[in-house]
Amino acid sequence: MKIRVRFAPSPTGPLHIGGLRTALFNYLYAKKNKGLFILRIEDTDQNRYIEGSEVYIQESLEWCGLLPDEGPNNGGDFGPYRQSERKHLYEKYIRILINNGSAYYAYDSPEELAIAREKSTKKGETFVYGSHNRHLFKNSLSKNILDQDRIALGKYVIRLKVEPECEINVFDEIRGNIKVSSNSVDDKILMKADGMPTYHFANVVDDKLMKISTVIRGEEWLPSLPLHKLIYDAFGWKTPKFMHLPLILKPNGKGKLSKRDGNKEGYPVFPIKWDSETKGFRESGFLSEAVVNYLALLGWNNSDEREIFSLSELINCFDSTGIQKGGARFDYEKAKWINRQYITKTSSNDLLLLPETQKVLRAFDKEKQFKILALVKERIYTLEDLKSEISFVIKPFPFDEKSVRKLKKNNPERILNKVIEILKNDPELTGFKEELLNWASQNKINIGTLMQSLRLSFVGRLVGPDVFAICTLLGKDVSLERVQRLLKHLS
RNA sequence: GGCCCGUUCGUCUAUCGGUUAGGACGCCAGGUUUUCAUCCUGGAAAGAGGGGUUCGACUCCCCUACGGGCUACCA
Repeated sequence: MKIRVRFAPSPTGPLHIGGLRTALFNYLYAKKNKGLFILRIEDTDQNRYIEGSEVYIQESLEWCGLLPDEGPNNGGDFGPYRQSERKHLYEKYIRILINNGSAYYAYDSPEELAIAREKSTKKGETFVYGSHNRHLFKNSLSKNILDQDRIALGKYVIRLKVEPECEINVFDEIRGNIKVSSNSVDDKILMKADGMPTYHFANVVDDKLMKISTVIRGEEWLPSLPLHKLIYDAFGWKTPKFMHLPLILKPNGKGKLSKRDGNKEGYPVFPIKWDSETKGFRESGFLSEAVVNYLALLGWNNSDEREIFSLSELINCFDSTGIQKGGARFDYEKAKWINRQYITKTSSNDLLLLPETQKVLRAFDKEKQFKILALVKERIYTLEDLKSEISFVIKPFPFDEKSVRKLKKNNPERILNKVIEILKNDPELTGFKEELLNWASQNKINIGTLMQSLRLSFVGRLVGPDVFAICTLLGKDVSLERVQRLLKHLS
């Protein structure tokens, strides 16, 4: 059987990295098995629909190189790929369940249900709308209340009729067999009063119609797997395979990683920018390959001690048996470390093509951009670090006074004057390093003092890239100016 | 509360009954680079607890604890 998997997000806002990872695992599983990766937009909740979400999802997937083989943008033989455009199909299929007695009409208002639910919670019970109490509610199975008028008005929902006292056996590829009693499963709503299907119903129908072979989704769906099994059974359909991915948890504290965590703690939780409040990994200076790499390793491994995998390497060695069972805490430090590996191995030319790099370097001409980047690219974790790392090129830091005081004891004036002399006579800076070091050794000048004097002049502090490389980069005039500036500051 | 899932260094993980429990991030120390970073070497750091099964359990089973998810006419 052809492997077909789907990523099925809801357009209710920006996709966060948990969702992106679900997409990634779907993609890897599909490509590993020479199958197809399908994008389906689950927009059945009109109230939660947020404009722009679908475009955001597409862009995020594109950025990461996870291109769908079928989807709303590129079509396919099983469309439409937006659930809102598949209404007629759900209407057709719900008929089948009504007719074979697996589903029934219910007329309870949301308010009535809320009251019933509240009553149960007060008693310390979980409210279940099911075989034991459905006769107490307004539905087509409680013979005493049958309201044809409401059907005519369209004010009804359709519920699944769950038989009591059944053992439901489901199988998760990661966790194995799971047994649940049907008594703990509700008569879930399949069709809402607005004529739209609920997730559970649309999901089953679409996965069947789209010939999905394997459902790979987040662990939050595991509790509804028995319900889904019941729906497949009601149709007499064979279920696809299921894999429930462990969740991504907060770095510290309780619960799963949430959209809010990022803003609060200062790390991104979205692939790309959504609005001014929520920037993405991309805008934070991450390379998409690094994000993909990190996400793949969060909850999956291949008994391999490598840490760096390209997307094609991941496809190659992906094996679903390596998916972890427990949730994984998000670790921003590790994500940054992986990003650094990618920045280091990506050529300066390629890095310069990125808007995030250009944002920092656009003030310089092409040649200088290349030189600056080459000088600092192995010193940064994200492209965002570039800004602070190269700021001294434009303007040196204010002198670090502690370092200045320390240096002052070692008579730096003589060195600085010599540097000025050499710089003035060597406009091309061809022999600057050699001449200066020769002079130093002949005159028994401490090289530490020499280097510190230069660094302090050029950068303003005692940290930074190689001093002679900086000097070449700055050029004779600027270098001279900065040395004179320190000399003046010392006097 | 109920139902389901899970639990190896601080974090991500290897181990699929017999290992000095391995690697990576982070942390600490030393070395290279006369700075910092990189890089190299070394170090501290883990089987939640209790019962079984077994010649032998991190590994299999049970209980407890803890963690997570679900419990909507949301997905």
